Amino acid sequence: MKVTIRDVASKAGVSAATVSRVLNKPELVDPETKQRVQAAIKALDFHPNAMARGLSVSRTDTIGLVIPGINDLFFTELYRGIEKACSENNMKILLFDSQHSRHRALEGFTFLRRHQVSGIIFTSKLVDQDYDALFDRIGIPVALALTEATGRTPLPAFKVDDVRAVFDVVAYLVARGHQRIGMITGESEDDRTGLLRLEGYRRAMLHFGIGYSESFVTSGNYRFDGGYAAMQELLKRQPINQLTAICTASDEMAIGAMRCLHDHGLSVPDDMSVIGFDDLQIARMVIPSLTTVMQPFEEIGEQVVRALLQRIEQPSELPRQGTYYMPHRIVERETVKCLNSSTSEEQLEKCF
Amino acid sequence: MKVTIRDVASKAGVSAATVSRVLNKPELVDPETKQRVQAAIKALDFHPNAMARGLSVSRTDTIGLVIPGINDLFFTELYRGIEKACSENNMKILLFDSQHSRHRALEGFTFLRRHQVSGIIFTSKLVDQDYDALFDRIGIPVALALTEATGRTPLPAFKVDDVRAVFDVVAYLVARGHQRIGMITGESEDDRTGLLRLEGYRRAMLHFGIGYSESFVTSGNYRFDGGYAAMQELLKRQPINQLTAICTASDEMAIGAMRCLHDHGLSVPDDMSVIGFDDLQIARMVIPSLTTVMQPFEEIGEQVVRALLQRIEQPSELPRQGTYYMPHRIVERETVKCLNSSTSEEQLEKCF
DNA sequence: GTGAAAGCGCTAACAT
DNA sequence: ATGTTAGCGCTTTCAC
Repeated sequence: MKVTIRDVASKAGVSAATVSRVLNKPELVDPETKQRVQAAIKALDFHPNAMARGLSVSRTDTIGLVIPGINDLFFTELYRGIEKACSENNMKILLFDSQHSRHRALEGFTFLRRHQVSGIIFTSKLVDQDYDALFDRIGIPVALALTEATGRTPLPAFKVDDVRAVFDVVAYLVARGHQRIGMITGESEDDRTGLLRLEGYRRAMLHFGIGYSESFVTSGNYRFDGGYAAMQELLKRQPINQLTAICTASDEMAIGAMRCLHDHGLSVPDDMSVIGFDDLQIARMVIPSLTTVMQPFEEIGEQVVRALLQRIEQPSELPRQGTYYMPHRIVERETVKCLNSSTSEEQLEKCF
Repeated sequence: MKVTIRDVASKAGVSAATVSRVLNKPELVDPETKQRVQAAIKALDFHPNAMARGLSVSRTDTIGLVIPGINDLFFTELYRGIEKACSENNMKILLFDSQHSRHRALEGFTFLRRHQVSGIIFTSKLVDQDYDALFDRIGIPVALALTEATGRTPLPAFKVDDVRAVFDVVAYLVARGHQRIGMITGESEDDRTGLLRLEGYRRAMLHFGIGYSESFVTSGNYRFDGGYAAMQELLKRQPINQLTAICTASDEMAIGAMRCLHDHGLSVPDDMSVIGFDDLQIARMVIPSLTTVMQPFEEIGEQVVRALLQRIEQPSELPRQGTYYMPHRIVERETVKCLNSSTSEEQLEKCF
């Protein structure tokens, strides 16, 4: 039924070894026989069995990718970078969706391990000491995107500096005359990201002498509905009357918050400024378009692949370890109102 | 280095076959030895090599998925259904992103074939006679999602009835008093979908005695920018002054069109009604939220997997062939204005 | 430049 | 219930 390398070999009147050579090292086979073999391959419509090859060479040229959920909009942005770097190094990608479950993520490791991936990229969930035992034994290089390792096992990680990013956001708002600034942060089981972003907010509020109050803070699950509900909650509280701006831990939540404000008859940015986090495609689609913090997803994807490849090729050295902070940037669009009558550069400057 | 089934076997004092049995047919091995083997597996942190297994059983329990682009928002919706049906039947998914290139799509087939997938799901590009030769030889079941086969080779396909869907959209608008209705349709190399949706529009315009004019129609690439540009073009044309509604071939284009209208100081839906196609997550996120045609992506994903599994399990029979139309539905939100002073049910009815 | 043979890690008869 | 043996399809020394 299935046509194998042997079928090709006999059709071309050569040995299987020769067919294998024209497939993998064509330069060291006589041009004439090469022709014959290639003709046979085409005639028989032969397609080499990747598993057999993988078994034989015990290498797959595949990297495994564990993601929290394929529905997360940021994931596709990240994927682009990963895909790019992989195809440049002709690596294949094996995807595993953990569906936001720690348990499933572990299953993912098992799955990828069985499939002999050369390396694993882990995305977006906190990698803490629970994973140490795993990584100690796994024997496969692991790198992290959009998260970092807090366990004993150090791992190369690529992400933005969340604390700094939100600090910058608050500074940006302060520079535009905002003082009463609220925060919608993230939340989930192991969500270091949300904590870091909150910390950036806290530090900035303190730094600028505004003061930090929990009553200005709510959290959501990073999604639209979470943002909506968080905004709802904020609107219920007393101090909200005084808020002029909200910073959020994700674009989706920012957009959910905008919808909530809209439903309450409040206008963005006239009644309330809103600022997102991620700079996804949707940030520029909504009206008003969303001012937000850009994460360089594509570059993060590329870097994490490179780090992984480096480890795969030189397992002995540990050239890249620990967290690398990739540059973020505030993308100015339409959801932040400047409250200063005089938008003097001077004023903007003094915040930093 | 790598720990194999043999290592486990010797550690547990049994043969490799027994280890294999506890892995695959645990019921027919003595409980006591099973214990020993499992202990050895755990102690050695053994992970069976999926490739070796696949080679041996010549089956992978994997289906290949060829998609046009992972960035396309509709894809993640479809994926959910595919993933669900696959995990229910414990099938794995091997993803291949063709990046909207016909050439890459062909590479995808090669790739998936090498990896011995049991079946292939092809998404969203027209499958025409160019593929016939391929499918005749490939020997792997293929099923289609969101597209259909127009070549000689009949293939099970699951999609909405695009003609009917847009016809319904126009009927919906007509029932609400619209007559001067424009259309932004899709376009790309092999875009049957766009053509079908246009045809639905054309038929409806004729059916309702409004008349079809090319000057009311533009096209875009289904994306935000395409929708924006198409709307821009429509606004440039004379008749646009008389348009009261625009139907589009995708939510993203609808949202792009909305942005364009906004930039021209036009209000949706007061100055212009807009209706999308897809019902992606973003449809409910924008303000005003988008009235649109829902495609049952998740169900389509599930059905296509089921069809594929059926073919895989019973290759001889051809129980499911040809195109299955899945039900669409207009989701009413905020972008369509009713122009009738009296919204009589009677009036709505007579359109159908 | 090409072929023969061994083996990658696992499973599946067939024995026992 | 368990072990023995023979592959699955390919690559890779090692001869020639």
